[in-house]
Amino acid sequence: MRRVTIDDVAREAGVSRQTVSRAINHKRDISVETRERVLAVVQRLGFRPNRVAQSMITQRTYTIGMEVIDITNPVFAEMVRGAQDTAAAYGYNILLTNSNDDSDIAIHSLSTLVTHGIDGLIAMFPNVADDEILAFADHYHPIVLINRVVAPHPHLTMLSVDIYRGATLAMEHLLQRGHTAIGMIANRHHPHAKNRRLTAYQDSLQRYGFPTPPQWVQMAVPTLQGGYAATRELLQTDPTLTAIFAYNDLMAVGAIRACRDMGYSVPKEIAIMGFDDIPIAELVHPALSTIRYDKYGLGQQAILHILHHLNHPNETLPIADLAIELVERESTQTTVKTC
Amino acid sequence: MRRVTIDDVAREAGVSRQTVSRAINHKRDISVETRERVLAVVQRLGFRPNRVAQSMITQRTYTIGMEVIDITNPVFAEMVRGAQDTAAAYGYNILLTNSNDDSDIAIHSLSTLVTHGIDGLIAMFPNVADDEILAFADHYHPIVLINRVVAPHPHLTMLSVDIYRGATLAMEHLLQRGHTAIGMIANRHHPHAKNRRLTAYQDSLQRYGFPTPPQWVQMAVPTLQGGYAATRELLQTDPTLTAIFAYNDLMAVGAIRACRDMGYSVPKEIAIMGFDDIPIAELVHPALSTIRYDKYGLGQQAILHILHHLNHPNETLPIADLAIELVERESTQTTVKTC
DNA sequence: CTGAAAGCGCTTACAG
DNA sequence: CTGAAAGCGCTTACAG
Repeated sequence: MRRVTIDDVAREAGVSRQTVSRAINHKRDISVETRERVLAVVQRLGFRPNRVAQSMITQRTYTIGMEVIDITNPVFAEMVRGAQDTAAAYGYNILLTNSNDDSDIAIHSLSTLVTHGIDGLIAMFPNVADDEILAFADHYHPIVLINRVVAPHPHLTMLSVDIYRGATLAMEHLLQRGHTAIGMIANRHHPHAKNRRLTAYQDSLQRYGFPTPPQWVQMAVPTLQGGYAATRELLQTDPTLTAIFAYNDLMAVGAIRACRDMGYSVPKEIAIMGFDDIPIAELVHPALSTIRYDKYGLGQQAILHILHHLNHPNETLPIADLAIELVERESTQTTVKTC
Repeated sequence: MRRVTIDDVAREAGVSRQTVSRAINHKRDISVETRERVLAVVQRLGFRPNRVAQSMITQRTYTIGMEVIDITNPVFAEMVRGAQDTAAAYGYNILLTNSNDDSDIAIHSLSTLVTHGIDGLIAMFPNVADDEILAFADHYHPIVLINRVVAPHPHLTMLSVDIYRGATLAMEHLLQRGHTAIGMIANRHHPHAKNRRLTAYQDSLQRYGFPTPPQWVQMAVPTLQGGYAATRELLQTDPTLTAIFAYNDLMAVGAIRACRDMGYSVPKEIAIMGFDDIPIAELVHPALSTIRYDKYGLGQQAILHILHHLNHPNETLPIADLAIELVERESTQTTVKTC
């Protein structure tokens, strides 16, 4: 039951430990015969080098830490999937952490990830202060930040979709269809100042010269239930709203259901606009209009940036353009299709 | 930029390396004064012991590997969330892997997880042969299998919901409501013999004396799209079906949409039954009837079993009863509520 | 092409 | 209560 070590192989093959090392690591300076003989023994004994021991020397753990707000949100599940698939292709593993949008948890999990020995970190940190992120970057690298923007730092790559632009596209879509009384369901976990979707919402209404009474904005937790509850609140407070822009698709799907339960027909009486384009968006009824960007690709790119930094610490890999676009479906069509 | 090591602290505090070790690990055999002095230096230098080096000695990595079919499926996201939350509470991290229901990938990722040095493994292995699982268990432990049953093994804990019973509950529900022409959307990744839901489907129909023509079973990938496509197929082949039992909720939600798109009213003309009770199930329209069990709790328990085995290798922690129950919602109500 | 030595950063016995 | 020695399982120079 004891694990077989490199010394076991060496003894069995009648060579030294470092010759075995050469054979298994495909290094030069070893004769073909010796390599084959050693590898045969490796095979026979079922030897697999201990990564932990290797890490001690190489300072590489082949592990990348990934902090996510909540893996239960399909958006983050997609990103993690993209990251994990890509990492696996390069022999890397993902150490996963959920921060629940809590700054303290994020900071804490980050420190456990790092002492754990990870080769790089992918994080969202929506709620962590800029200072803390930058201070952390001072003594750790490489870090990839997803959809979070702070001041440039050599240890930091920011992979950010233009959220403000996306939210503006959403609002423009609604405004151009004649909506003026547009409610917003915002994420209560995000401070007002940092909330790019909320800012875009307000800016857009303002640009069109419409008022933005505070009761048109409802804060809620970014889940199906949160969206459901917020919508009821919104429509009870002001039944004249003709559209609702939700922080994310999860909330928007909850909103659709809330409208139905309150007797509103979507989109005939009220339009619903989401954000994220999660898989369920096109299959609910009415299918959800939303803002799309490549979640899987974001996770994928995050890994590629980490790996690139690991191999070329001084080069900077250019950041691929991260597209964001409007997806127009049924939930914002003023003309109802069928009953 | 160099990491501070235990020797730096020792030098700075004017003590030996092992005294520092005693201080940070809260060991006995150290005077209060020395401990405090050392800890002050630890604080000042920002020393954090290198886990990798610790692992070399203690043979503990404080990492648990978790193989999941697809993190993108809300069922597995829930389980992972339960596992991660619980692991974090005990200072453990989760190394995540997606097997995509592919036996080769599962086996491969498993071996990378293990060489990586994990303290335990949580896996689904739906498609991995019993022999392989048992052979693996011979030289690795502890392992927790989720919803996968093989022969008992001292290194193996099986945390299994009674899938067959759940599927039977689903079928009974449909049969008692008078349905006789019930289609099934099965998971194409699972071999027929292992498919507990499919077996329950066939057994149930048979028990009631109804035929089970092969064209009533449609194999598909276990996703929203898979369910959508399979439903179209099913209803095109036999438009007389009055109910469909789907492998999981994702497929069932796809089925609801497919029915709508084909002009069938759910549940008036056709009833849809899911499995899993994912969050979206109660918010789609019509709300999905399904089979519920505690996904989060399964992940949670998996971790607790691993930790218990680690601390008491010879004891066996009793397995908590894993309830499974029918959740009756709108999608199987023969009387339609509103239009 | 091959091996003896040193060391990665810690902890675990063992002296004193 | 404290420290010198050995070692976890590997890899990296360095000789030869």
